[in-house]
This record gives sequence, C-alpha cells and structure tokens, in this order.
Amino acid sequence: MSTRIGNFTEEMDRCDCNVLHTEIVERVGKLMPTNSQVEGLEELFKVLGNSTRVKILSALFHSEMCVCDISALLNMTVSSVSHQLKVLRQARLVKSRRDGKVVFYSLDDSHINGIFEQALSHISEMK
Amino acid sequence: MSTRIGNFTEEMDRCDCNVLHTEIVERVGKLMPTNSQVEGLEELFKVLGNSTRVKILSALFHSEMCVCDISALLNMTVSSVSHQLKVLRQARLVKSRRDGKVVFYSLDDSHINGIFEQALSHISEMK
DNA sequence: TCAACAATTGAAAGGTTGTTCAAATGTTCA
DNA sequence: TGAACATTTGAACAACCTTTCAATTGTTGA
Repeated sequence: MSTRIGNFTEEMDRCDCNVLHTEIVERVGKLMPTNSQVEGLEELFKVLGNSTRVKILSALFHSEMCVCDISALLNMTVSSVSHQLKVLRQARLVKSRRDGKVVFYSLDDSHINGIFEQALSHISEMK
Repeated sequence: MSTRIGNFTEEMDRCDCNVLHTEIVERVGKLMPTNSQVEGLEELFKVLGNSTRVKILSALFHSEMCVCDISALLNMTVSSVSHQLKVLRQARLVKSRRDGKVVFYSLDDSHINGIFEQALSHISEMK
C-alpha cells in the first residue's frame, strides 16, 4: 500500500544509500512481525536481560519464595529485590500472594523455562 | 561449603531481614545456574531486548541482506544499523560475508527462531 | 492501640545504551 | 591512481536502568 518514488517505497526514504536489492526488501517487508509483536519481544527480552531478574526467575523455577528468602539467596537488599520483583510482576512473569506479613512469589509463565533452555543451548555452543 | 553464623550462611549476610525459610533457600541455592550461565543469559537477552535488533533478526530469518537493504527496510540510517549489526555479530547471532563493496549479513544461530516463537507465545497469552 | 517487622515505594546518583554526526576504511572501476 | 560508494568506527549527548537510602504501607500480636 506504499507509494513509489522511482525504486523506493515511502518506507525506504530515510535510508542514506542506494537500495541494492529492492525485490528482497519488498518480499521480506511483507514477512516482518507487526509493530506490536516487535514491541512485545523487545519488552520481554529487556526484562530478561538483567542478571538479578535471571537469578530470581531461576530460583522460582524450583520453589515459591518470599522476598526475604530471595534477597538472602541472592545476597542483595530487600529493597533492590522488591524493585526487580515489581518489574517481573508487571511483565506477568511472576505472581504474588500474601500470607500475613509475608509475600510469596512464584512463576506465572510456562514459556520462560523453554526460553532459558534454548538460550543456554546457544550459549554453550559459543564456547 | 559455606560457614554458618546462627541460621545464616555467609552468602546471606547482606540480606537485611530475618531469613524465614532457611531450608528452601539452601535447597534452591544448590539448584541455581552458575555465574557464567547467568551472565550468558543476561548478555543474550540484553542483545535481544532492543526493537532495532529484533527487527534485524526477524528480517534475516527470511533472507540474507546487505546493510543498505536492512536500513531501507527499517527506515533507519546505515550508521545506526551498522552499529547494531556489530552488537549482533559480537553476540554471534549474525555473521557477515563481503562481496565487493557490499557486506551481506545472515543468521548465525539456530536457537533464536525457537526463542522468538516461545516469546511470542508468552506475549499472545498476556492479551 | 502500638511496637515490630515484611514489603513497597519514590527520589537521587551513577552507569549503560542508542542514535547522530563526522571521519575513516575498504573495494571497485574508469 | 583517484573518484565513488558501501560500510565501519569513534565521540558525544540524551534517555534509560539499577541500586541505594529513607520513608511509607500493611499486617500481626502483645
């Protein structure tokens, strides 16, 4: 649906070079994920791209834990862990339940385990 | 192998609360990924956590492309795309070959596709 | 009701990241 | 060899992220 100007579609107008392979660009352009999918992937991977959050998720693979447990395990302050748990909660990767004064966290997603497994395969192949 | 001080192991010493569930913390502690694994996961997900790089990888799923093609497709400057390709190359997610003046990029990893699929499953379930 | 404590929150500081701009590199072809 | 052009690179700036610190909230039990 894009208007053409010579060999260029309007989506190519900020490119500061000659388009070398117009047919490839047009074909691939039709196969690209939607903006919403790209944003979703970016957001999810941003959340996973932090060692504190990786460790928290790795811990919760094995057991529900309270904030205090997690901070003891990771040797970090409760405040810092709580900030990161908020990020994980907002990304719907973990969920919480309160029991008295204590808040327990657990995994809220079945895909993260698989994602971690494939990521670890990639990493071990790079060695 | 950690020394005990009351209910606390030396790894728990920066925690600013009472450890509520020592047995859970100790059990999960033994199951945690190594530091090297955690760093690898963090680094990989950091690289994936950027919409420009997500789009570049999504494009390369379908075809080898030169820098100029990619910048046209994404409507970004060649310089910006080149900087991001360098990040992807250093993470061994893409590889390049030169043909005359033109440098072609392609995927250098078989796991990214699977990781994207599972990530998209997570995203679509959240809606 | 009030003290104790688990957890959350907001603001600030320091570090990291992504893009832009200008300059440099590498290759071709006349 | 030198002009043209695809790509890479370095520096700089703004935006964003993570931790710390101090204050606050929510809950229990005395």
